[in-house]
Amino acid sequence: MTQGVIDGRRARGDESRRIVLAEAIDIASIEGLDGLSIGRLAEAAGQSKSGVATLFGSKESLQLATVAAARARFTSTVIESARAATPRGLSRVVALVAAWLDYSRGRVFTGGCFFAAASVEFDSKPGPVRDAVTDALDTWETYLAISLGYARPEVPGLGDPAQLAFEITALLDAANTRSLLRDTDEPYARAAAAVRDRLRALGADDAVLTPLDERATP
Amino acid sequence: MTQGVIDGRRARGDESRRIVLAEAIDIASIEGLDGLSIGRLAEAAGQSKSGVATLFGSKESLQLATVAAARARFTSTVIESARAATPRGLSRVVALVAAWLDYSRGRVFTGGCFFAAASVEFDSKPGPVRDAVTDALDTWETYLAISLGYARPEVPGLGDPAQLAFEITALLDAANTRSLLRDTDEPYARAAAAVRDRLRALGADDAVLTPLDERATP
DNA sequence: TCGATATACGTACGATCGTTCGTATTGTCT
DNA sequence: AGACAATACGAACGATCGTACGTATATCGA
Repeated sequence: MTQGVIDGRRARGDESRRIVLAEAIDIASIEGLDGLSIGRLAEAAGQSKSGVATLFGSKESLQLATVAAARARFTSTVIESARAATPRGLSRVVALVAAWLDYSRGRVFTGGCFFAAASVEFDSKPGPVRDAVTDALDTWETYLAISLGYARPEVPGLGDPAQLAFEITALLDAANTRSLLRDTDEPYARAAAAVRDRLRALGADDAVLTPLDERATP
Repeated sequence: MTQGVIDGRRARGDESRRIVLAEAIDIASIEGLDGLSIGRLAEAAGQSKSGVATLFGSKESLQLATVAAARARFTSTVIESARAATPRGLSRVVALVAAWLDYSRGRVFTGGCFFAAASVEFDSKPGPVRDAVTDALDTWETYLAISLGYARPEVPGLGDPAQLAFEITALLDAANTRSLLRDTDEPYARAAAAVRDRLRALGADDAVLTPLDERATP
């Protein structure tokens, strides 16, 4: 998880980093990766400020480690759980969208989707942090597009999977932000309905879309 | 524009505020409304730090004035220009979407759409600033929904205008962020194509959709 | 066993933050 | 004309920022 930050670690340090990063991703999902300060993070993790600084070397390294930790949590929460529960094809696409909606609505990160926040914060700030965030988003969107490709036999009207993946992630991100802004679950229902209707219009079988039906009318 | 910040101002102070806010909205679109510091803003505007502080009273008041200034620029750039150029109906909806895409791609704010950045930055930070940002977004999304309602005769398949407005703004915001992240115009073409195809599927006339066609294949 | 390495801490550095105070200047209202 | 309010500035406040240094402790490899 923190591999590559400095190099081979002792077990004690890895455990400390794990504890600190668990706090860091929640703070950063609210305050942003720049708003995440070493002093405040140390206080939240019950360690000294200089101790946290030593563990990560620099603020940028801390930010990169935080992105990596958030990525691991996202991958296991959304991607791996959907992949484990469904075979390739439309059902997995539906499971991915449903898992993402649950991940955001369930506030797996206190401040909503970590990457929705980080990508907007760093989209105009070139550097290693932006690259790491972009890479994580690319991986997610590409995985969704590939999963859509596998679903092609069940979605006869499917054109470019990358185009549809763009549209779906756009709807998911919008649901996340609007839900946080207005403190309501309604945007999740709108996003679920939009994805469901879109897939249905492309010829998908209604029965496979039921997980989205449930989330479209909560 | 800065009305309500403190109260009745002299002409000289209003001019100073105007100059400072012109810098503030560009800085905030990159660094965020929290990353916008009074000292740096004063330097960019060629004034003293204490002078800027006096003009706005507090950082939060400065943030609120910055939101108001950005809102005015957005309204004149997107809403008023589309409203002036088109009558009620589908053509105005198309003009609004096209104007928004041009507004984002043309970097009317240096760091891309100001409100896309501010809404994500403050979606987990309750307070007057979040309320001001939410109010601006509500106004925009409501105006788009109402405009869609006027277009109903030309879009026979139209269901809930608010639902379609949610989907369209989701696509626009996604195009903005992804374009900034990857430094490419491709996301604008994806968003334009998505809106065009969506309206076409609902029965809109192809001829009215040509402004989106142009932006879908740049 | 012994040197090397990685934690952790306290402390301190210069820089910048938002804010306040005093003061001079300018403009407006009675 | 005179009282008042709004600019604009320099200076300074305490607080916090990221970082660096010294030091003690614990762990690992040679």
